[in-house]
Amino acid sequence: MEMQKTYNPKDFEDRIYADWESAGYFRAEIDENKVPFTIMMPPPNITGQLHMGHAMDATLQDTLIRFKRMQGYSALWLPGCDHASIATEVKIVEKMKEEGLTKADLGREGFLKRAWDWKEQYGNRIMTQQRKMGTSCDWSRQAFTLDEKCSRAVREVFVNLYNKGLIYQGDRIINWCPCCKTALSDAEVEYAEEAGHFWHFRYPAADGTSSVTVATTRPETMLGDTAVAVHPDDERYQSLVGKTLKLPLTDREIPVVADAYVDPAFGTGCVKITPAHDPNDFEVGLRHALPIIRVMNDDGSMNEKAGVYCGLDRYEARKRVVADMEKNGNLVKIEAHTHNVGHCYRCHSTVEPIVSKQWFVKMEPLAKPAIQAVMKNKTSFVPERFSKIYYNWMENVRDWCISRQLWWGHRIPVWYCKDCGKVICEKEDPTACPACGSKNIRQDEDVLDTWFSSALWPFSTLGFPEETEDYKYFYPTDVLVTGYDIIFFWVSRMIFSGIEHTGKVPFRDVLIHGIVRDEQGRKMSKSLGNGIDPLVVIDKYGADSLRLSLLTGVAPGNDTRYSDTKVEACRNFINKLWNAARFVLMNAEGKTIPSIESVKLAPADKWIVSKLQSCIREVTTNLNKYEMGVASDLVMNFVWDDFCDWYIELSKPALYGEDEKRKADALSVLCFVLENALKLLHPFIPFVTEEIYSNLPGTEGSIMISDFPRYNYKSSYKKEAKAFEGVMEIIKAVRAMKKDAECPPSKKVELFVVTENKRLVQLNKDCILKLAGASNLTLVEDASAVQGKTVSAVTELAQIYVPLGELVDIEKERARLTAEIERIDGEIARAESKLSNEQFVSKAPQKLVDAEREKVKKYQGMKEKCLAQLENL
RNA sequence: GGAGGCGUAGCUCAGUUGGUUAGAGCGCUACCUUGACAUGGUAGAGGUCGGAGGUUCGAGCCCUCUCGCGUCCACCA
Repeated sequence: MEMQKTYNPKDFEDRIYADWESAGYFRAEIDENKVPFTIMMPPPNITGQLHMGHAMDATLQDTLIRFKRMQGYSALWLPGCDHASIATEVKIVEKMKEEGLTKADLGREGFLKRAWDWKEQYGNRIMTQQRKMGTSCDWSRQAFTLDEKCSRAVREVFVNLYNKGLIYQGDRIINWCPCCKTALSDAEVEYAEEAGHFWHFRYPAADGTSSVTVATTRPETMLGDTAVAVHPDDERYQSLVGKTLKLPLTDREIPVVADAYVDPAFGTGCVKITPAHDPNDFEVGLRHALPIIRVMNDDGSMNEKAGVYCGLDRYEARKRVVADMEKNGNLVKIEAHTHNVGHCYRCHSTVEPIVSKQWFVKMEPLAKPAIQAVMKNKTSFVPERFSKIYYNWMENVRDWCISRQLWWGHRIPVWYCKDCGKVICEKEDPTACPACGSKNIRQDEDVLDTWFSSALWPFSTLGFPEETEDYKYFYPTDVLVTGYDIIFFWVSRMIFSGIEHTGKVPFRDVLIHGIVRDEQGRKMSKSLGNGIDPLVVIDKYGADSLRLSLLTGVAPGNDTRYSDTKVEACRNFINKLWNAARFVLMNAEGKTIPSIESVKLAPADKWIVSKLQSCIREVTTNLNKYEMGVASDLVMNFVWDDFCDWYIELSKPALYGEDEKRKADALSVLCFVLENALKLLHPFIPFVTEEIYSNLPGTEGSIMISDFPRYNYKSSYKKEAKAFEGVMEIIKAVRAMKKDAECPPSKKVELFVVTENKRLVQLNKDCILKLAGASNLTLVEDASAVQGKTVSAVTELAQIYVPLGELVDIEKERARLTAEIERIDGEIARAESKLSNEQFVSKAPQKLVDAEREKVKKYQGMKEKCLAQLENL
């Protein structure tokens, strides 16, 4: 087939993906002769659409999995979706609202039917979008957190934790979203600084003899106050402790208690205590056996305990309370006050801390081994610094509120017997109460936090608790790739869940990446409208360019900025690769290409093979270290600089020459190097490498299941490569001289060369002529053999004289040589000062000392030659 | 309040256990349509690595202090 002059990804990306998929290359097979390598894809929400975060996540994982697959591992990348309990429910409710419907209208069953319909409609959208990225995941094992398999695992885990006493139900302060009308975990609350007020209220003593002043940011909660606290050592209030206060706006009297929680230096040193609506107050309340009076409904309105404020929205009640306090003279003052306010991470409403009966996971026993696992490197964070963030969270984690007052999710597997009150938690649905035999049992109405099932993802997807073949072979997984923003939500919980339920850490490494920001460094967000749609970028530049742009120059864990310019640069690179391939194929067409083993390698051949070998070695090392940015950089530089700019040009004298054997040999090397370069690049840019590979002579099958290149020491040709670089120096020197003398590049010049390695220069004469733009090269013994005015240069290998007649400017020549000598003197001085330092000579590694000595020798030789040339002028 | 990150060329960023002359892309200058590629080639310019000390034969990298800018966690009512 004919390759177009310009790389056009639209011609083949979709076609190639479909070919891969239908060929079954994504499927991981259980093969005892292979070593498994497993990555679990972080399941995107079913409501989600592909964004740059996914694109980066997918690119990193796909690069790794393709690399490992080519290396011969049985590579499983398991994809799936998360039911995203609250996020999905919020969206469905919004949609229903447009139709004038509420959850109550539909009822639980009706609502769930809608939710499943929604899942059918949108659940695959993001999976389709992922395919555009080239993701080579095993779609045959695709999972969904609410499917039978995952639900089974959830049930198993819940019951086991319950039986161990690690899941309990209790009245605790939780974060309540009045909009979603559900409890949230601590992790699901986002704090943001807001300008608010500090209202100072006077609470008179019941006997009328005195009063205290308290301050609050939420005046409406005073209706639920059951005490005022002062510090036990606060001398100002010693006499008040034990006294009773009259709570304004109510008919209640509340005590003054002493509690060390109070900071005497802050505010008035008196704190109103509202156990039902504040986490700290709740604790104080427990210590002093205070009543808990909840004054707010689930929707954020005030309840009957709020007296005349009953039925008012929380903010309306706030205004009225303040107004009434002012009216009765108990409003002391109002201060401006900025403070952190918690918001629901899904609907962004202000959350209310509220006492509520919820289900919790007891964290302490689970957190301890999870911390140990990371400390003992059973699981390692990459970069390592993220383990500190993990420790910090794990060490301070509070019990995990797992019940949600939602319908879309795993229903809590607990039944209550209405007759005897027994709480039933079993792996199979009960039909009757095991205690009293009553059939009058009902299931808990709530569902589980969506992250409860996500926490089981690495093993629930493989069949746990069944000892399936997949589970035995692929678990534990090798690396988890995700952004730092969900370490708490997800990574931590997978680690302790894996340890608790499977006895093993769920993954060996956690590769943490940063986020993709916009061109100005801002976070991409819906509200800013600065998000870039990966699909639009793919449409414009192709998936390969986008992928490459998300990896190159990005250090693990660091944020990166998206920019069209960067994608364009990557596209240009691929275009370069494309045209290099076109060049090779054009020349190879219709020819028999000898195998690389049968070729007698020319110096330039050995040089490029040597470069290829070190590239293979370094790319492999860096990929194994998850240094994708470094690895892609290495291979790009190899292809562009070494292969295209040098080797292809070096091959031209042979290709266009008369010697058929040389021609065939050069073609063999070109094909060999190109094929290896394509393989090295394939994990990064799978589509275009596949497209080119399929056109390459001597290849069959897909590049994605070919062998990744292995470093071959015998082909490293280090010495030969080094020697050849001397030839390259000559070429560069001539180019620079011509440019300097304003000699037109198209004008062929004559070269006279003095060298001690005549053989090397002679052997590469054709290359020098071609690349330096010269017509003739004559080896001479010294400058006296050269007629007429010349420009000249000195390299380590040679002195070069170029007779340029009229173009030669003696003064310019003199200046250039003088500058060169100055530079060389600098180098010699630097090296000699090091060598004259006894400490350096005795303490530095011998290799470095020797290198310095070599350097002095080399530059002294060059300096002499420069001086001689200067003399000749 | 605690933790962590960043500061390197005009811009965006790499720089892996300390070791030659600190790199890349974009941009910039000059020249070039040379039989793969102008989404290109050749030759260049451009950095006292935020600042100050210290350790070391040797510091962009390690230690201390300091300045500036993001981030996460906790939170005083």
